[in-house]
Amino acid sequence: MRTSPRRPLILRRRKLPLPLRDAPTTDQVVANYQPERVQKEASSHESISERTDPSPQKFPAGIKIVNHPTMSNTQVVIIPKHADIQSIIEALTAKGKESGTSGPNKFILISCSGSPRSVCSSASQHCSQTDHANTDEDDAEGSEEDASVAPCSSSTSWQESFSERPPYSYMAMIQFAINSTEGKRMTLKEIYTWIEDHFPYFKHVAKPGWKNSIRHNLSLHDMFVRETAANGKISFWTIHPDANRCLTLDQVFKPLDPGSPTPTQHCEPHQKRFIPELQKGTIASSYVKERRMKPLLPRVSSYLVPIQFPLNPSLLLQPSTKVTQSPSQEPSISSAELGKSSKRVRIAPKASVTGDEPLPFQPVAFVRDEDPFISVKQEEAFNVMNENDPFIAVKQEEEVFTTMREETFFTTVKQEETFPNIEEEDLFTTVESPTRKLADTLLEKHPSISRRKQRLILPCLEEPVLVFPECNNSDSGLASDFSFLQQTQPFEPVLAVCCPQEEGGAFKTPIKHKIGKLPTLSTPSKPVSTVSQAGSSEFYRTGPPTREESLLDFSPVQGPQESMLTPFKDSLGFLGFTGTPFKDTPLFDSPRELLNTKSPEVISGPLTSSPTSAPYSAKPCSKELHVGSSGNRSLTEGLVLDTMNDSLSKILLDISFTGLEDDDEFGVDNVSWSQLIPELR
DNA sequence: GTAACTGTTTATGAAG
DNA sequence: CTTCATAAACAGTTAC
Repeated sequence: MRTSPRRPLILRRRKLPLPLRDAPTTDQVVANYQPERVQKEASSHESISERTDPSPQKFPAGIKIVNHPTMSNTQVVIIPKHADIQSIIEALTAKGKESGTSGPNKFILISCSGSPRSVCSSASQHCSQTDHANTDEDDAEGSEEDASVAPCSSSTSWQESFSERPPYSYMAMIQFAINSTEGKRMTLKEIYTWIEDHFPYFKHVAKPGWKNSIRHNLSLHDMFVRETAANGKISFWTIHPDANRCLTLDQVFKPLDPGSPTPTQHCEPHQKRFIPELQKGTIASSYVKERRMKPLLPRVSSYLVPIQFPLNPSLLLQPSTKVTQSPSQEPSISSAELGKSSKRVRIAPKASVTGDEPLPFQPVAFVRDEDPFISVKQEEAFNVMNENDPFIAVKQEEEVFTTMREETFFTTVKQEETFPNIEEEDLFTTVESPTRKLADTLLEKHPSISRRKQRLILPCLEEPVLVFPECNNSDSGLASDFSFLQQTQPFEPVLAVCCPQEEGGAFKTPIKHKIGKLPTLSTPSKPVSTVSQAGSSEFYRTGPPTREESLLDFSPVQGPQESMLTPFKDSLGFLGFTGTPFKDTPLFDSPRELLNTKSPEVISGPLTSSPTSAPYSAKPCSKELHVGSSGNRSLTEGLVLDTMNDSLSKILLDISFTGLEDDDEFGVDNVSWSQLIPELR
């Protein structure tokens, strides 16, 4: 019987329990608080000390409460770093209960300290392979290793440990590996080597199956894209630029505060795998390492909540500024065109598996950036589009139609139900399609054709063209993050074969093709939908804009212009913190994507931004992260207190401070609530 | 021809 | 229910 591994710490979501109201520490800490009143009005920005609300709750000095810019009944509470969180939560809970459904009953708690940790600097720091210097004072403090020696100085602690399994998921480690290279690509073997070098556990302890897991993850996750070199012999694994947060090993290490009382908090014991014989004598050192390590990786679908604070109230009176992309971020497809009209998507009926009538299908061509490498996805697309190729024709007949009938259409229906926040699993894992059986049947009919796809590699230099003139795909950026990788948008296929036909070519190992994949499958049971591939990311969102698509809002704290905002609706479940917070909210999955949504000018602008006005564009690398965002944005952990459900959840927040250049008044630090609130763990 | 490697996919169990 | 790790089957490619 196999034993399931411990989940990586960094990938964990946890729902924090509400502290007990009669916790022993409460009174002691509360005694230090200044009596303050809870604000109740929907003022845009205020300090507790300025409030006149008669609410009896007491808050410590320095606490700030602002209304969430887009979420009704939600307030953002900036808490001094060393405040008693428990008391604050109690007070907020009381306040929320007092307010009921008509007032603020959900609170996003963020920590306040003097040293904001800019994502931009972090990203720029870590996206540069050659720049391993830790500008973060914490990192510098915690890294006694020479950064010039180790590619990731902080990783040395892991190098020292042969017995501990790194607290990172395979997916994270692969990202580390790939992002550690200049070209942001690696061969499989290089990935192996990198992981072995940086995590000796895998070199000395782990079973050989870990490599299988690496391969599995590479294939499984859409963010990993296999590119084939021009000669077609070398496959490089890359991270899709829109999905790449440029995570590096450096980036996820952050030493804890020296005064952190519970070092082990940051790496749960069960996350590690000690080899019994090695465990002796290493526990103490491992604790030290735990102290120094702070896994900061948000999951791909982490609960990234954009919050924007207008620090300069006068800015609120400035004309509305819409989120726009900087020219450099403009997609290859005209965003304006994309945003003009909505692309109507025909929702095809779910066809019977046993249906004999092949559904009309026309492959879709792609638009792609110039790339020295030929995307394997492209290759497949080209192949499918080679209708005149007799070999391909057979494949189309077998796989394409099969896919279209069973899986794509099913996906269509399902997607319609859950759009826009559909995750891959929503589309795929629940599909109980007998396509494999059907495919097997087909294979019996055509025994010469393997179920596994064999595609002709056609190194088409002439790129296909996207033919969705009316496709609006005005991407908010929100939807263009990971969802686009996992979502598929059905549409009425348009034939646009631009790749010249070529005869011959080598057979190639079939590849996954979720991004821009054509309705072909190597394993028929997994649905594939027709998505227009493009070098830009618009093709990820070819569906019509839905009401939910407009929910993303970059508007600042609600104020006089609140009416202009597009608040989240509780009715849509966006504030249903009882379950997975913001699970159903089309939030940014990637901090990078979120940060890139705005140009610096936009950030300086105070007012609302419509998602539809911010067509998303593919950015090649997160090195641009700091370009597209000024220094007044920060990622931080936060807590979501839902007084309606007595739930407390941990989230990742992206905070922008309107009108600030490099710093923020609040000084919201990227502090871990796990550190801040040990009692909540 | 065969082994090793690589890539894709499915299945399963643990943990949350 | 979701996410992740693990195992495994299967197939294509490549080196010997």
